[in-house]
Amino acid sequence: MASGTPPSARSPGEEDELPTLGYAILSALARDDLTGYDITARLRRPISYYWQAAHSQIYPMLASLDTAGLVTHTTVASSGRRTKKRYRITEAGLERLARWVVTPPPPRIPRDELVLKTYSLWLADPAKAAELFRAQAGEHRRTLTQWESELAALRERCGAELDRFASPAFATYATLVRGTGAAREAVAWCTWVADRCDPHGSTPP
Amino acid sequence: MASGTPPSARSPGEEDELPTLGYAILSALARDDLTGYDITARLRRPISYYWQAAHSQIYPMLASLDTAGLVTHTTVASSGRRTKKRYRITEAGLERLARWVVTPPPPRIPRDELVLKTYSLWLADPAKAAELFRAQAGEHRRTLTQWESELAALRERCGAELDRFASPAFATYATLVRGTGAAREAVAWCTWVADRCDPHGSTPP
DNA sequence: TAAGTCATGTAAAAAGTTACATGATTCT
DNA sequence: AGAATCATGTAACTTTTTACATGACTTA
Repeated sequence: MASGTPPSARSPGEEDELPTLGYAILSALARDDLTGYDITARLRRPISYYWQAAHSQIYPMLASLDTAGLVTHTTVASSGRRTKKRYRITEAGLERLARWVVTPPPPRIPRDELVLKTYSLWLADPAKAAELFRAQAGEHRRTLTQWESELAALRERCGAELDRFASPAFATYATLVRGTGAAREAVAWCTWVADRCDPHGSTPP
Repeated sequence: MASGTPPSARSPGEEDELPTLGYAILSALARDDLTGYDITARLRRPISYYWQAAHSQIYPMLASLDTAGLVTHTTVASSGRRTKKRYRITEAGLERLARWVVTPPPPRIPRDELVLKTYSLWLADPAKAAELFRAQAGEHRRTLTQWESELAALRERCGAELDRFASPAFATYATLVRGTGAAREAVAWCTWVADRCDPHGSTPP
């Protein structure tokens, strides 16, 4: 069915640069055929634990990936329910994704509102500040425990698979390790700051 | 001089919510009187090491902070050079900032393109992947050393001041500690991934 | 029967980045 | 003389978020 690439008005070697969101979607489709709804779900509990998007961003992007020939879709008319589109990544999409994966990302300063607040901590009431940082430590602790349990589940499900570089399981594993490391660090720092807010405020041993 | 609040068409207790950028600017002005240019410089080597902005964003925001009465400016006609505007935070601005500081930030998933790439690492050539992650480790290592030396400089300059919660020096110190912690974690993780890409590729002991 | 999930889109607003525009001064 | 720094703005574009819009099916 698939015919050769239609004559496109693009000079050889030049490619429309895809926004990161496009690659996020391809990343999901490289593992499974999915509907826009499915992808939305995966990008909500963020894919790789470090990227997120709303459905209003995903549907248009899927359409343009389709136009670019990086994905295709089949219309599935499941009995009753509204017809849905199941997307599948193409060879071109897979190649494009594989090339992007090993390209150094442009250096971007991560934005962290809590750290920005910390910069003006000297203006704050110490007790309220301590409260804030203990609460934030709690938040990070909760994500930490969640990701740790996901790590454990992954180890149980996949076992030796996790040692194979070419396995998606290893890739997921690596992102989870990143997530837990970052979360642990965040907890430690928040606690450290909180302790310095009111040295004799709470939880004396 | 200061007269009562001019009759504003705002119901009591309700305030126009300021974008985070507004607080970033106020954070800088809480420490010093600055021109737009100065603020731009501080937000380039990002303020608190976790927030950045371009001048095209800053000048309009300064104007609206001015309109909102959170900052004022004096026009300085320095001989020769173009007249510049030196901004100063107002009492209202300081209060607003202080209130914001202890307000829990909305939970936002940080975006990290490298982690997103990692999610599709299984598609990549192991050697290229190892190269990427070693390079990234290097980047993080460089920021780490830089921030560590800034930490050392700060300790020397401020000494005991760093123990005073109400001192701006402590606030800066805390953000730097966060930065170094995050950078160390990033280096460790990048190295860990790289080692798993080509187990026998480089730097065997 | 009401709430929740599946399912797909568009519209509008906000935030952020890149490019355009100008011009004096200072340093090499 | 040319490059870098000081200095301030606007315009255009991209990306992200929030809201609008609709509707069938499922479960409590």
